[in-house]
Amino acid sequence: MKNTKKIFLVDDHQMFLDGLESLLNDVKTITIVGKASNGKEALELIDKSVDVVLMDISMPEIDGIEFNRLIKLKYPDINTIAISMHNDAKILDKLIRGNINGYLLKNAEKNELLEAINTVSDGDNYFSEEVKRTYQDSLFKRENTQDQAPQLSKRELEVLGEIINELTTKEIAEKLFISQHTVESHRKNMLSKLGARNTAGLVKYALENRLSN
Amino acid sequence: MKNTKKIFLVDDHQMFLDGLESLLNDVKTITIVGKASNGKEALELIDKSVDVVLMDISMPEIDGIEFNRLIKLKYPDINTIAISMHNDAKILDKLIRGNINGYLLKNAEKNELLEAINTVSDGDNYFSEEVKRTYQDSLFKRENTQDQAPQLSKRELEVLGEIINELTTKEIAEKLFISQHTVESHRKNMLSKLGARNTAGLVKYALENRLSN
DNA sequence: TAGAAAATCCCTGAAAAGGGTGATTTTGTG
DNA sequence: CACAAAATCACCCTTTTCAGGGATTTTCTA
Repeated sequence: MKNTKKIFLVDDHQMFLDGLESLLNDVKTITIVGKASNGKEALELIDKSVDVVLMDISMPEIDGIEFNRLIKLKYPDINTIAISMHNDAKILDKLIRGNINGYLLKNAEKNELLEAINTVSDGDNYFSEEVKRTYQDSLFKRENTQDQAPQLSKRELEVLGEIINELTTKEIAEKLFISQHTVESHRKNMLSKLGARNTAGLVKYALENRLSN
Repeated sequence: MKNTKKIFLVDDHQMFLDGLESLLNDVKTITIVGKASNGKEALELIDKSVDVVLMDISMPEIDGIEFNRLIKLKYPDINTIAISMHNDAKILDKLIRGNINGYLLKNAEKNELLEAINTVSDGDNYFSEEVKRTYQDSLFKRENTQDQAPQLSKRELEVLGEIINELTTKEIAEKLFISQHTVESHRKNMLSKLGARNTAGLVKYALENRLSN
């Protein structure tokens, strides 16, 4: 562990960026060596001298998940901490696969932030108790219900897209030049694949997984 | 205008709260007189000595819109500035109806934040150029297409909530202890209010407007 | 307190969606 | 090529949704 830690901040909200900087500037053992408001810019500015990258998850263009992957590819020794608004197991899962070193919630206190920075720059990973709990819950769920990413076929996605557009089965059939029976088949297959009970479930799935457009 | 402005911060994200505090503490003409992580707490802590309240929009229990209304009711002379992630005309509209004095985006810079604080404590309102533009665009839209914010009643929202939960009309009727006819009425009224063609449209509206839970 | 808005209930009939089952043809990949 | 997955179509039958009326009671609010 070095005496003064070199931190790089990445967040698309300037105000949060400035706030974090001001907060961390009060800490003697920490130096802010740079800031960026998006992943692309950060990738250009970060070099191997950086100790810890603090990043937001939801960013335009390159999101936190992708950004973490890229930065780890370029500089495997840099420690990365994600700061997220939501305690979301899916996101965390993807980040862990990308070898993230820490995950903090935005409602964490200053002390926790500092502890996280210290921990990861010592070469350990830092995840708050709250985050660990949600993650383990999600692992437990996965083991018991072998749901695992339901895959919709290309055609099914097309049909789903038209359902989202509020078209009826008949209209979808006409639009895709297939019979109503076929559309109904696709619809029924999707219902069973997704474990949905009706159209509402299909639409929810589509919107939650950004398959809308 | 007083020499040192008394600022109160409200945000459910501790980290943002701490960051803002640190940021504003560097400014000589500003004193942070208090912080709260939700509207309820803030309402208890704020007194008439406060000059400016800086608040987040998305907060649990009492959201920023409601909080602003309440604080203005209690202390009409306190100046309020909302800090929001999104440049959303609908939210802004509601805030303006609640006599908010300023609206900033989270990607605003420190200087803009300070300017906003100065402006509102001088008794003027502050809205960034970006925000003003979106708001005017939305006014323009409203004049041409008389869509006007479709308002769903309390009961309609309840029914919609159950539709999102994939319940059928019959099940909703049983759950809410009303007749199927009534549920159908609510459903039909929502379809026409929202200009939706079917369930898919209702679900889309609900999810897009975060009425889900 | 009068009027509006919301919530409640009812009816009919048509269209759409959903459940079950089965079969053929296309397409893609090892 | 062989096998699997995807896409296609079909039939039956039930339930749900949607469209169109109309009506009464409750609640809110100017």
